[in-house]
Amino acid sequence: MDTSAKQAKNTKSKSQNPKSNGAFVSDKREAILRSAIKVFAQKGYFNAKVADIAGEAGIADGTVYLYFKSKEEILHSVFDRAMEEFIAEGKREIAEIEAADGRLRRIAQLHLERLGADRDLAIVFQVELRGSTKFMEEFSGGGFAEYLDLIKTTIEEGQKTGVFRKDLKAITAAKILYGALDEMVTNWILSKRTYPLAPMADEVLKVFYGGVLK
Amino acid sequence: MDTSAKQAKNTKSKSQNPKSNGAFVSDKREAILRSAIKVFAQKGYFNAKVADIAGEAGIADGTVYLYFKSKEEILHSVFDRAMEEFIAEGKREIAEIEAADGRLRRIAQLHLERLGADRDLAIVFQVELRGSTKFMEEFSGGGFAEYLDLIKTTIEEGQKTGVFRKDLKAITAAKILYGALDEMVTNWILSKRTYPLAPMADEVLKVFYGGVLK
Amino acid sequence: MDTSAKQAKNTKSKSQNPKSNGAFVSDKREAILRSAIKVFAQKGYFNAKVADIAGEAGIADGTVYLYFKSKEEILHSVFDRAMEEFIAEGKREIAEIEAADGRLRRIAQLHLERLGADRDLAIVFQVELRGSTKFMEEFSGGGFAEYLDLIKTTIEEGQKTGVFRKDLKAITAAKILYGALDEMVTNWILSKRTYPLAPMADEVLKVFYGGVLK
Amino acid sequence: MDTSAKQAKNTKSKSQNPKSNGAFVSDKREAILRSAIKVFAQKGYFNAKVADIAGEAGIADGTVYLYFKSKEEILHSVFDRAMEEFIAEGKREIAEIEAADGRLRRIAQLHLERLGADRDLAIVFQVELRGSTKFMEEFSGGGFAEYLDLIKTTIEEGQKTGVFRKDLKAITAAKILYGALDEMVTNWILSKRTYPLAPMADEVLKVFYGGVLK
DNA sequence: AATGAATGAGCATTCATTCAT
DNA sequence: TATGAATGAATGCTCATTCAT
Repeated sequence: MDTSAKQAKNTKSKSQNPKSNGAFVSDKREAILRSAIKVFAQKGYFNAKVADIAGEAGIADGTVYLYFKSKEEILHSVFDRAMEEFIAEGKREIAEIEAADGRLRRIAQLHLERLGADRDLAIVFQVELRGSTKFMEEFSGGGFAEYLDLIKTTIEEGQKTGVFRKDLKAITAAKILYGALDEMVTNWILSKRTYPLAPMADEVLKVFYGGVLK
Repeated sequence: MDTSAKQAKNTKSKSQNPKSNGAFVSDKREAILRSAIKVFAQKGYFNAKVADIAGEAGIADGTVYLYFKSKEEILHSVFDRAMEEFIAEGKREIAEIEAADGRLRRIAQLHLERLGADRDLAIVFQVELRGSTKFMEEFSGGGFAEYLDLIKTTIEEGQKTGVFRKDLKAITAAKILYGALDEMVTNWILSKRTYPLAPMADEVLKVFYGGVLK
Repeated sequence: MDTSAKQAKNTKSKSQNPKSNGAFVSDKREAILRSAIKVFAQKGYFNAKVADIAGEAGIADGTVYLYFKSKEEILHSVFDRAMEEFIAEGKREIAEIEAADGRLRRIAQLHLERLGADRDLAIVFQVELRGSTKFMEEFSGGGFAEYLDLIKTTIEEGQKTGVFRKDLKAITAAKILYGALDEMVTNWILSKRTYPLAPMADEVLKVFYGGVLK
Repeated sequence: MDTSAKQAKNTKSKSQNPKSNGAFVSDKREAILRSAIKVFAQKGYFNAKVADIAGEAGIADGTVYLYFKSKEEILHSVFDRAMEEFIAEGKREIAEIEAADGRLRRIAQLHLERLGADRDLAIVFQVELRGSTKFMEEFSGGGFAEYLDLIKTTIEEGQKTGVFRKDLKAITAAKILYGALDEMVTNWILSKRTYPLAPMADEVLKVFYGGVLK
């Protein structure tokens, strides 16, 4: 929804209705972002050359800089856009669910469905975004904190309505759930065997909800 | 405990050190590793210069290459050494504990105690080691798999002895526990406030053992 | 006197300008040249971007190339146009003066009046035009040589009519006068204090005519 | 006389007496400076590549940065070193001369002798150092001002002792002389014919001292 | 073993110029 | 004529690694 000024100009002079033929908002910007995800996933952020991204997107090197200020900004944009959709979809979906445990289940499922559907994006999220402490810190204070908060709030609601135990710190429980899901993704990425990621959500919840003790 | 520059000078007149031949590796190799952890933690692997590491260790740039083949090998060594100790200590400690749930608790505690005691090492583990898919893959096949297996085996034992539910896949439960602990460490690293990490182990186990449902 | 941006807008509805066909060159060409002088003066030729010039002139980047073949050609045109006027005005003015010493005085005055009236142009002349040996050489063979010749010829006339000493090489004397005037301009440009440049002509001539010896 | 820290270290580890075999202070630094003068003279500062300088000096590109922080610093160093020697030699020489007019003559001769002996250096001085307003300003405030002051002071002395007219502003006269000499150098550089530059000093002084009027 | 000067491959970014509209 | 998005060649500088001493 947020489009840069440059991009806005672009679409203006191209087509009065930019969305007339499908869901596009700026061919090039979009293409660069997609290429970047692919290249970052393959080579890692530091080993990826801007020329690789441009090449993958089928444009000239310099064109990248008409849409992004720097290589780093591309990485940020990849994250920002994905995180934004991620959270928006999460909120939208859980709004339709009544019970807190059902909501949490949906969040977990969405988490794995989403990343399971785009392996490259998942790699960038799991691996590359952690490649620098600096980025992690910004990450931590940005969309990530919001996401963790969504989980925490849902747990608190469950504690109020009595579905969840009240002797647990909601924030810690939220981190545990997030960490567990995150680990599922990481393992899935690194696994040689390809298996569907989404079903792991129920496995995780079985433990998270019921515990491992008999 | 901090030896860096002074230690380097000492080794110049090396034969004074009674442990210089055999059992003891090399003061300098150790110093380089320690410096690397510090520098990698501060700047990140890719932004860290070999000269930074050498400088921190109080030796000449070229000397680094007498002990390590490349910058990458330093990172590997950091991991290998830490992981080795990590696992060895884990096995040693749990050998003395009878019940599986107690064992698992000890593992979790050790995990957080260890990383909580060396913030720089924790940063390198949580952040830098994930900076490249390639490394993660090697990681996954190496010490990490062994560590995860230690957890898995312990859970399986618990399932045999009846402490843990049998309707859970041990490997999945192991990943969940690992992921939860891992997330505690990551949050601790990124947190502005400094709080003790080790106590979080019990928080995690409270959920992992009992679940969040009422 | 400053037209730049506004003028450019005017030309959009071009046919309103009665002089648009024929005798008058082009508003836009003029605007570009003026903008170039300003930008070259501010940033220097090499650091000036064609986009800067276009922006200053209120036109699109590409439009510049409808009037000039290259960035270098703009610099040449700046020089050519100014030098042409410079010499033409010089010749016109001295034609009305009888005595050689009076003529030379007028040339010197015009030199400083002209550059003193347009600081940006002066900067381009003093500083930028010398930024490349290649340009200097072309410069030397072009308008500059003609200008120097104007001075030399005037001196020779003075030697014939007996106002000037005959034991001096006219060309050398011409260079000396030119160099002295040139230095006045350079100093004026670099000076923090702003003082009128033109009056320096008489100062220079006092020395040039009478010498410094008592 | 002023050598950088790096250079100092260099010579220390190489030879206890760096001047033992001739007048060298740091082979490499010196070689780079010499190459830079040559390359700047040929191509101009902006068109000169650091690789050109390195190639000309017979060293690797990166080595340049062991002795200079940047390409710009090389240009500054070229100027600083030359100007320093220039002024020092000027002061030394005139100290031995009694009369102000004799002193001034020696300064003028030295000016042209020096630049006439090193055409490349002369080109850099006349052409490249003026390539940027910014540099000119620094130049103006640095060695150049000192040089101009040397001339001015000498003229003032001449006015006190009665050799020079007192109705002239010394600073203006100084600029005139400098400008005249400067122009001789510029013309000499641009001239196709190669003639000795130094003798022009007397030509200039003939006019500067006696004036052109009969 | 230790040094640190020297190497040179590698790369993000800029910007003059082009060209489809 | 005018536009400005797209191009892609060009380059200063960094830094892991080597090697003569």
